[in-house]
Parts: sequence; structure tokens; C-alpha cells
Amino acid sequence: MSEREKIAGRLKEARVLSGLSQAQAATKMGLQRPAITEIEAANRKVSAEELLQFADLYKVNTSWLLGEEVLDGDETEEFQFAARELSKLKPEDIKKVFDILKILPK
Amino acid sequence: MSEREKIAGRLKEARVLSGLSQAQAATKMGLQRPAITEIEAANRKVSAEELLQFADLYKVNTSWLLGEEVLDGDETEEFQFAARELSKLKPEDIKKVFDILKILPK
DNA sequence: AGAAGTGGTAAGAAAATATTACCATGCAAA
DNA sequence: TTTGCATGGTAATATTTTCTTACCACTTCT
Repeated sequence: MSEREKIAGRLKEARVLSGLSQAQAATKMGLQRPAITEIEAANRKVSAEELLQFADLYKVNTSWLLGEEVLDGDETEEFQFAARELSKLKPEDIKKVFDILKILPK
Repeated sequence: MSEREKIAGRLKEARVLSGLSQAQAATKMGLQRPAITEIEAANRKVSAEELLQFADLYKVNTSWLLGEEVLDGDETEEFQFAARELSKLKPEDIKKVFDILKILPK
């Protein structure tokens, strides 16, 4: 399954879940309805700008639309904690932390 | 400043920071060099799939390329920097950093 | 100076997208 | 049932975008 098909599927899923018809989505996106049909059939590319628009319209993350790994709640908590703690360090010290990480057993 | 110009600027910034010439980036992306030039000049759109490819090649987040806030909440430069570095890691490695930081004195 | 690497740009060819229209299906009201 | 309407798929061709190739200017080496 191609990236395009995966993105297409998520765009359709997001649209349906947001309760919009292709025609309504097209209007809000400033596109013709067939464009939505083709996008959801993976026959038409989606530009980076359109991706942002779609994410806004359908109320989803661009990362999710792109099929990237989404951190679950637990990991998000830890991620934010780690980032917050790291941000208290100087950039050079942050580098040191990452260097330590590289030495740690896998 | 349009979304396209913002994305274009970040793509250029990411490429330069990753130490690649336009020609090298083009080869890795499966594009002709002028395409990179035009993309970075905001004269050519970037597809969602290309965005994923660029993020992989330049080792940055698609969210960052799209100009989205990496995390809501903290806004400091240091936090953004730390978060960006963290986001390059695998989830399991983020956990390791998290564990290290928990041990550190406050 | 010459050679090589870089990035910008132009022109015609090729490909993708837009526009408009028509079709089939499903569904609810008359 | 039949009519009307909403929905989504698709075809034809006009339009726009992108690709390809080439040439240019500028810089950095030797």
C-alpha cells in the first residue's frame, strides 16, 4: 500500500467522521468536488498546504494524516516531561545527555 | 507570508543544516535539481508524500516543516530545541532519556 | 586563467489538475 | 411505485503545473 493510498484513506476517514459530504469539504477547501473524490481515491496528490487545511477542517493532526506514529498518552507525558527538563540545560549539556544515550545498551 | 513560503524556508533551512547541496538532495529525493530550487523558492508545491521524504532525508519533523507548533504549552526556545532533539529519537530512547532525567537532582 | 561546484532561471515537452457534465446508487416523501 | 434529491464516481478536454534540458553567474579551489 502506497503512502498516497494511506493518506487518502485517512483523509476519507477523517471527512466522514467529521460529518461532511465531499461537496461540503470541497467548498470549505476551495476545491471542486471531483478533487475530493480523486484525492480520496488516491488519484490526486495532496499538497503540503492542503494537508494543513484538511487537518484544520477535519480537526485531526497532520501527523496522523501522514500516517506517522502518534505517541499515546503515556508517551506524550514522558516526552513533554523530558523536553521540559532538558530545556533547563544548556544546549551543550543536552548534547551530552544524547551522547550518554548512544552509549547505553540497546 | 504564505504557508508555502514558510514551508519553503524551512525546507531550505533543514537541507542546509543537514549539509546537503540541492543536487544531493534532488538525487536522494528522486527529483531533478531545479525542482529543489523551485521548491525552496516557493514556486513549486510540495506533495504530502514528498513532505514525508524530506522529513526523513533532513531528519526533521513533518510538523516542524509545516510550521506547526511542536508542542502546545511551553514556548521557550530551549524547550523547542530540546523537543526537536527528542523528537528525532525512537519512543524507547525517549523513555531512556526520561529515566535519566528522573534520577537527576532537581 | 581554468576547472569544478553551487544555485538560479528559461523554454518547450510532458504530466497533473480543473472544469463541466453525465451517470448510478440510495433514500425518503408523495 | 415513482418522483425528487443527495451523494459519490468518472469521462473529456481545457488549463496549469511540473519536468527536462540547457545555459548563466558566482564562488572556490589549483
